[in-house]
Amino acid sequence: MARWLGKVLPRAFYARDSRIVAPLLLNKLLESADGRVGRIVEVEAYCGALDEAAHTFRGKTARNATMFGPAGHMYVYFTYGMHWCCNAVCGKGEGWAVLIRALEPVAGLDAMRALRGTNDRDLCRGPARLTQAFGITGDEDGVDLVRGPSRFRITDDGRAPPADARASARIGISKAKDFPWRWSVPGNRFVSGSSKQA
DNA sequence: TGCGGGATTTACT
DNA sequence: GTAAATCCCGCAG
Repeated sequence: MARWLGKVLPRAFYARDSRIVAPLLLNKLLESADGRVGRIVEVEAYCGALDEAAHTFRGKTARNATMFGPAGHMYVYFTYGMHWCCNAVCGKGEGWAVLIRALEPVAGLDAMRALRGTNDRDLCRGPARLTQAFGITGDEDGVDLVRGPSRFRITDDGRAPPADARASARIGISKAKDFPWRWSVPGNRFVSGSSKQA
């Protein structure tokens, strides 16, 4: 049985609107059972039928079935021919989820460097980078983040979300790009995107 | 430091 | 057939 650095977030934490859950995930930890730990510094909410940019906007398919499943599971999808991205499923089966966009590396950096190279700032700065650093692939789609044998958990080590969390437009999408459903820790150098943005 | 374009495969139209 | 919730490298300034 793996030991986790922080307190594992309960199912009820996730079983809400992804726009509520997303900012609350800032400053939480993503942990793997083999000791890789990163602090969540950037997230985006995706909102099922409300949201043309969500994979679930047009209903259930084989690819997005996990996102319509129980909250607290991990939805992992493949994009651009080479990248995996990782979400926490939210709500009660509506097809809502929060995309984990960037982490500040906390522990297990050597294992991350082995997969990502030695530029520590870029280890987990971006949704496809962090999945590579943690070894997350389609094999992990649907695993439970709350209990069971899966290698991953999101935990709370007592640090509150930033009071001044920045809500801004989402990144890397062409539809519904004006909804301010991206949240980040202000000033954190591990947030993705241009180094100039606030 | 900042941009522009190629990589590469999956899922849906 | 084509666009995709991206990243990385090369080149210009």
